[in-house]
Parts: sequence; structure tokens; C-alpha cells
Amino acid sequence: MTEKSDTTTPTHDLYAVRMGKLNAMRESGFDPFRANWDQEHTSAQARDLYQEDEENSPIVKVAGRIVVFRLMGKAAFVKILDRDGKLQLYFRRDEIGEDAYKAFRKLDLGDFIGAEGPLFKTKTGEITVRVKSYRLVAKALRPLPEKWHGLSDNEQIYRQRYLDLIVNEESRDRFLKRSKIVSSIRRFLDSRAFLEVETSMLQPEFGGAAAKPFATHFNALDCDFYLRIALELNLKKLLVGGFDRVYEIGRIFRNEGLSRKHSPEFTMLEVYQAYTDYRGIMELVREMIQTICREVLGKTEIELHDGQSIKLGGLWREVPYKELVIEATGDPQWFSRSREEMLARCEEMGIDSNPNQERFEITNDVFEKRIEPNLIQPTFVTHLPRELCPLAKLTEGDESTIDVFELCIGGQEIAPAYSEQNDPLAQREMFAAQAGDEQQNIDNDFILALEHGMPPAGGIGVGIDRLVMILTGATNLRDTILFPTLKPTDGKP
RNA sequence: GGGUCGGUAGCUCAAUGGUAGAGCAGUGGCCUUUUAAGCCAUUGGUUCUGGGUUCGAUCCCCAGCCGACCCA
Repeated sequence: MTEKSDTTTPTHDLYAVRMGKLNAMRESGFDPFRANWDQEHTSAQARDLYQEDEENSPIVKVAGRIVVFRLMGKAAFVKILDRDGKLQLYFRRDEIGEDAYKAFRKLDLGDFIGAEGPLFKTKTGEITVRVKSYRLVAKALRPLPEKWHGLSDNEQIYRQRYLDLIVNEESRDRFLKRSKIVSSIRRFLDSRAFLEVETSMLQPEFGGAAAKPFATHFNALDCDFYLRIALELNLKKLLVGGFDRVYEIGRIFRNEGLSRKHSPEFTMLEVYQAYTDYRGIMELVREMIQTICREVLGKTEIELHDGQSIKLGGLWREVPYKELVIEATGDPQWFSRSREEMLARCEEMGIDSNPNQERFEITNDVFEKRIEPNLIQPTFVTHLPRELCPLAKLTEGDESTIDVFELCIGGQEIAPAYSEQNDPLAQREMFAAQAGDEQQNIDNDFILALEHGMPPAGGIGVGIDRLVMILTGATNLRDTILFPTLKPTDGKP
């Protein structure tokens, strides 16, 4: 393996120097790759043990990667990084002995060490371990990126995320928050008696959303399968089966382009609750996001780069889709206009709209380009046109719209929610209308389930990556995904 | 897919149609409370790839690859 990495990446001096140090150690009988250390305290735990009365300061045993190395003759300051962050260590020749100090001087940035000693405060007040003994427990053969500017080459950040996590604190912090957000979601839903389930990713048919799937081949059955594009249909079958509060957090795949806001694989939370409707879900999702804010961020206000802030506390604005469109177009009669009239108005407004589109699609262009980007504060956009989703119930009294809301925050759509359609006959009609010439694509399996009876229910899908983006101030979806999809490199590193 | 910008040392970045530079990292030396530690010395380059123009190209031109941003 070592030879292989030598051929894929040119050996440079920094690598050779570190290899030399490793070989010298091995020849002297110490192999850092066979060493270990009992880490008894994380950096944060160690710091918590500090006592002003330093005589009584306990001995701590810590371990981590060396990220700062300041050598000053017969003493040195080192900082190690562990899962809780950084901790400063102070090495002195007269504390650890001549031989140990001599070996210590040969350590490199990036090496993993364990260290033990009492705590003290430096002149500038930083809690530091006065090292009595230490051990090298893994050698880094390659150098870390530059300590001050970190790593800024995007491709390297994504392909070698580990380097980004080591040197870019903001990135490290964002991924820690992502994990906490997900576990906070689980706690919240579990506490309300929702059942977490896992449904199939590999499916013979795909459905539940309008998106192109990734296709794959199942050799044993010699037929094509698809990676799921939504969780919806399976979860509703579980409502039929009597699991009347379910959720799934899982990866879904959509065979579309990449952009700042789109990734071909992303994480979706879908929640279904029986005996409620979209209004009940409205309250559920607001409370869920507010709980996450409290637990993970400790606040409900998020500062944006332009000085504005998103205020997630309290009640959220609620406004019908039609009202927003009429306001944006300045045309109270918008919804009775012809396609031509709509297109003409779009042109006036500088909106590029495909002239072959249906009226609802043109209207949706107005929404996506002129309305959504301005919905910075959390907003429930309600009563969308029925054509936009075939899986929701029609609004009583206005059958041109459906009982849904689209939650927008920070100018992005975060979560669509519906009063779920449970009338199998209406569902079949909606599917048929949508399928047009491709009636064979109607999901009869799903309708069969509905025919057995599904309780009235509300449901919601939350794009976790986008939620993390908003809550952590990321400007690019890929900054919230540890290993985002990239073009292949043809085997080159 | 289109437009704009970029690709130079391990990392972050300069520069020039005429022998390619800095900071950090590395190496050697000084330095026992540093905070991007400091001081002295020093190693390190297929300037993304392939063509072209030119006496001479890292720079100019063309094509390609990769990336970022914007648009579709």
C-alpha cells in the first residue's frame, strides 16, 4: 500500500523527511503505529478540571492531533485537537527528561500524541497541561495545510474533507451542528410518539415526487431498479398498516444537475401523522424547528451575511400562494389570464419563462423567481395550485388549490406539507391527469393500499441539508454535506 | 448547456514576453509562559494539459481538463 501511494503522488521532501523520522524510530525499537494511549479526558473535560489552587490540580490524560507546535529552546507549547476542540500542552526539558525532550523535538504537525500531567494557567490565562509524560501514537507522513489561511481549494475541501475538518474550524463546527440537529429532530419526534422507520431505497418503481431517478440493475432478478426519489408512498402505506405516526430520515436520490442549492443525493425527513391535517403539521414543524434552535444553537435568531437576520421565534407568517402571486404581478385577475397574457406580463417583469409551459408552470416561475427569494423570515405559503402536487387533498370551497403549505425560510423552500389525500378514487384521478399519455406509470400499488383505507393525515418533508444550511449560515449546500457528489477523477488523486 | 473568473512550491497567494517570488510548513542554529511566537540561515517549481505565435511563453492565441460564481 505504501508503495502504491508513492506512485500515485510524487514523493516530496516533506514526505521523505517524515518517513525518515518514522524509520529511525522503528530502528530504535519504537513503532508509533503499534502504540496506543488511554485517553481519560477530552480537551473540554480536562479544562473543566482546572482549579485555581494549582497545587491541587488533578493529573489529566489527554490525546489528540498536534495542530500547533511552538518550540522555544528548552520548552515548547503544543496544541492538540480532539473531538471537543483544542487544548494547549506545555513541554519542558527539565520536566520530561533529556531523551524524551530530544525525541519530542522531532514531532511534526499532524502527529497524534497522548500526554499526561497537571493543569496550570499561563501568563495570558490559558489553561494548559504541564506535560510529565507523553507518547507518540500515530505518525502523520504528510503535512497539514497552512495554519492561518486553512484550506480554501474547494475541490480539496470536498475530496479530502478530513483536512478541511482539521484546519477549518467553521466547517468542523458546522458538521458537529448537523449531527446535533439530526439527533434533536429524533428526540423531538420520539417524544411525541412518532415511530422511526426505514423503508426501501432500491425500488422497482419510483414515485412520490416529480423527479428523474437514478436507475440501476438488479442482476439476480435481471431487471431495472431505481433509487428512491421520495419517502412518501411507503410511509403512507405504513399509515394504512396502522403505524399512525411515522417518520424516516433518509437519503433520496434525484438525477438532476448540481448547484449551490441542489445535490443529487440528499437527506430527507418525512413525517406523517394521522388524525391531523396540514394545519396541525404547521404547528408541529414550527415547534420542531424552534426546539432545534434552542437545543443546538441556543437562540432563535440567525444572522445573515448581509446584516439581516432570520427570526425563528414566535408565530410565523401565513399567506396564501395566490395572494403572493397577485401582489408580485400587480394583477388581481392573474389567475384568469390566458397563457399569452401571463407570458407577456412575465416578459415585462424580466422573468424568463418557457413559452411552452402551462399556466400553473408560468405562475410557478413567478413564485420561484420573484417571491420565494424574498421570503427571508419563516413563512407558510398556503393553498398552492392543485397541479403542483397530486398527493394532497383539494381545498374545500376552492378546488383549484390544495390543502398544503410550503415553508420558506431564508429565501428557500424548506418543507412542503399536505393534508394527505386518502380518497383512492380521487387519488387515481389525480395520478391519471398527471400521467397523461403514460397511464402505465400510475402507481397502482399505492392506490391498492389506499383502497384498504388510510386514516386522515398530515405529512411533511423537510430537506435536512437545506435546514442545516439555514441554521448554520452556510451559503452552499455542499458545505453541509461531508462528501458531496463530485465528478470522478479517473483514478488520479 | 451558456457566460464570467480562476488553476504558479506541501498550503495561502504574488509577479513578469527574457534565469519565477513571499508568508506558512520543512531543514539547521539561537531561544524555559508562547498565542499566526520571535531572530539568523536554508531546501523546495513539468507555472493544469496539448498545440500555436515568437529568437524566446508561466504570461499572448486556440483547444481540452478541473474548479468557483452567475444564468438556463
